Amino acid sequence: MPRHKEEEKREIMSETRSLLLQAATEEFAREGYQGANINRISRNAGFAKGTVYNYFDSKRALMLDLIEEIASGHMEFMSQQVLQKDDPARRLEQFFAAGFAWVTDNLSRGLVLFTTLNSHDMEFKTRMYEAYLPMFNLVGQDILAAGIEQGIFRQVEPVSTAALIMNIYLGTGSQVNERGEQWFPAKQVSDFCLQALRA
Amino acid sequence: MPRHKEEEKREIMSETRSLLLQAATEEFAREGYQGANINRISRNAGFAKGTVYNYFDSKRALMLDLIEEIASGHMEFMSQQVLQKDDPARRLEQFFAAGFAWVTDNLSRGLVLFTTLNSHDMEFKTRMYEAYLPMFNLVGQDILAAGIEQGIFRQVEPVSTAALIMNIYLGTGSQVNERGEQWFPAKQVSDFCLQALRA
Amino acid sequence: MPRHKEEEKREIMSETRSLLLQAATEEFAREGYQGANINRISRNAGFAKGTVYNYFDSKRALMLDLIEEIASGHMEFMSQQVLQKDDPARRLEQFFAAGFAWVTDNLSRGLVLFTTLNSHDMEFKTRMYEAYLPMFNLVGQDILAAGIEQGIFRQVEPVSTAALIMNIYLGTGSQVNERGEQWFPAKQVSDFCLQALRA
Amino acid sequence: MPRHKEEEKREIMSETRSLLLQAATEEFAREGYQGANINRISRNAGFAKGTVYNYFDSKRALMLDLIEEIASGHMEFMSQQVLQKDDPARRLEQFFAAGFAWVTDNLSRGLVLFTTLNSHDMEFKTRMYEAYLPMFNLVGQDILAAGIEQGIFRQVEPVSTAALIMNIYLGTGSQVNERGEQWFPAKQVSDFCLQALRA
DNA sequence: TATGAATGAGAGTTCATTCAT
DNA sequence: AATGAATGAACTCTCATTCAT
Repeated sequence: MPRHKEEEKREIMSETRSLLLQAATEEFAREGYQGANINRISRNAGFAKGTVYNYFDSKRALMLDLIEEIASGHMEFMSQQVLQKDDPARRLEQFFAAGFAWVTDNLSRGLVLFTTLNSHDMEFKTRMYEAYLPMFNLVGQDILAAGIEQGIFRQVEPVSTAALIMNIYLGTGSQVNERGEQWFPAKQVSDFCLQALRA
Repeated sequence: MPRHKEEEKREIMSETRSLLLQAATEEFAREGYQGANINRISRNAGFAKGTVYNYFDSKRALMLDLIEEIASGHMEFMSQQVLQKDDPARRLEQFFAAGFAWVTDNLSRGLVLFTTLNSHDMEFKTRMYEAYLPMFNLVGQDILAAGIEQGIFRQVEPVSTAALIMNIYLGTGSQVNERGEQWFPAKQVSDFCLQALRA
Repeated sequence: MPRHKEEEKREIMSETRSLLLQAATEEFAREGYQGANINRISRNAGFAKGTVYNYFDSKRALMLDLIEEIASGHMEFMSQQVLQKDDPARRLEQFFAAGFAWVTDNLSRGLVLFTTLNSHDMEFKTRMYEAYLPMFNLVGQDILAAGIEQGIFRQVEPVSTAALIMNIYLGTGSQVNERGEQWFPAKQVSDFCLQALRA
Repeated sequence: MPRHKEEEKREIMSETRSLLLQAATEEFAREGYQGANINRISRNAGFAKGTVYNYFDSKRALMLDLIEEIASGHMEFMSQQVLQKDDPARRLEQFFAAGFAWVTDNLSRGLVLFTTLNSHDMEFKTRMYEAYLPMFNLVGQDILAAGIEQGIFRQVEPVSTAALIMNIYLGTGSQVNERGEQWFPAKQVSDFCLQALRA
């Protein structure tokens, strides 16, 4: 039962830890992992230099925890938004709309996500991909397979097509300026995909 | 005749520079810009520590030169491949086929390209985008506009659609393992786009 | 009461800084600014390599702080010594006597002073000259003008003569061996100047 | 007989060597010994990087040769100028007039002289002092002793007073801006000394 | 004699991490 | 739990010097 362990984690998730993760998000987003300065994170969170090390074993451990936190928040939001709709086509539109909105509303988290997926650090990439596995199911099952079954989408291979759509989301959603404005409208991208999938 | 000797020297000069750029490509691909070690580049190219600085003013200048070299080589190859075909649909297929093949054959160059486009360094990003501007024309004019005119593609807006297709190429093409094997078959991606564009 | 603890900390901070400045004085005196080795300063002060950078932004900033520290100490000592006397002639004697004694007692500081005034670094020179401006007033007003008014000295132009006397002090005072022994006796120099000034 | 050796030197003193010394003078004047760049000297002299090493064993040897060249030229000029006059007082005036003029006309040489005398490098200082020994005789014998004997000057100790006057020359003569304009007029300084020496 | 590519020791500086308080 | 002084490995960059041509 992982339940027990998770509760322990929640308890440890003190406000200090939360402030540190917040500051870390902004630092990693602005400077990248290698360029990030641990002492600056601590000070920007309102604490002294050494405080990060009371909560995280190392810079690397802090990054790994941050990856989990970002991915789980993103995942939860996306499932909740997508499953509000019943029609698979609407779900796909909602997938892009919610996905783009999340980036705009979570700009620093988004930057950490996108650059981690393009980083050279296999441990970070792997951790991020693992955390996003449920989203493959969301797209593959709850959108694509459902749409194919209902005859709305043509007979595409759900798994690899889900990967392609995820990839298109991550690629287009990352094109965002420092004020959170997207370069691609969500509608343009979802329409493109809907055209490609229409029966 | 000093002409002979001078040319020989120029060639040796060029060869050293070329070896350094080659080593730099691999280093930047493996470690990223920040993680790259200038002395290691020099040694991996077969020279002593300081030799890079006989050819490049700084780590940053080396990276900027490398960006130009990668982009121009990639651009040239892509134009040449795409324009071999006459039919716009075949050109789009060729665009992805050649693009994916280039990544496989230029693995380190590809990694530098993809991570630069996702980096936090505006100077690098800008330089890379500028170098890739001709590719927007290639996709927008020689593929999309041509296809629309011939009634093969539906009436999409060529500029933003070109950007979207470029984005899809860069997103999918970057999914490649360390042996150069693509996660997405080029055909799957070009078919997806052709479906989305069909009249 | 955190007051107590904070003051202790401040003191420790000050002591480290003071030790670093002390070591820097000796290093700059022995090697000159360019030849000085920042890591050696740190180690000679009893700390590890990087510790200087906890207290000074750069080698240059350290030098600038040192210039201020040396000049202000020297200035304070000279004013206090010279103004102990009332007679302008005695003040001039005291000026050289105290000035030479300060060099002997502050050998490294003196070397930094003299070589900075002869360096090629305009920022250092300017900073040093600015810090020594009050000494021009001391010589020009409290010694020369006072002596002319009292009829002890002939009618020389006080400003340029003050500059000349300052210059003679800096030139002769810098002739000192590594044990602090002056090549010129202070008395010889002050007598020379008194002869030149006598009415 | 050193005559033989000197002739050899003259022969070796090719135009290339002379051009290198000229460029070295300007480089050492502008940057100081430590800041000087050997390759820049070579290029500014119109040669390639390594050429200095065909004429001088090392940077240090180049500096030592330059010291000799500067001092001998300066010495020769000063003797010739001073001994044009017969009256000791006129000789002292001429000493400062010619000395200041030499600095103005040999700005870079002057800067090298002054900074070498204030450097931390005992080998350089010693070499410079040795080269200037004849000037002590010039001042001590041909000016001071002559003047004392003729009753023009009071009975000062010639050796240490010569040192003092030399020191005053070096101190005041070094106060010169980058266009060669002196901060002290030669007449002011020689008048000050003449007042101090008058019987 | 002149060249200039190559060398590699050494310097200033950064910063993740430790630990005594 | 929080602090921040201290550490020292690691990195970029400089440049005196060598040497094959």
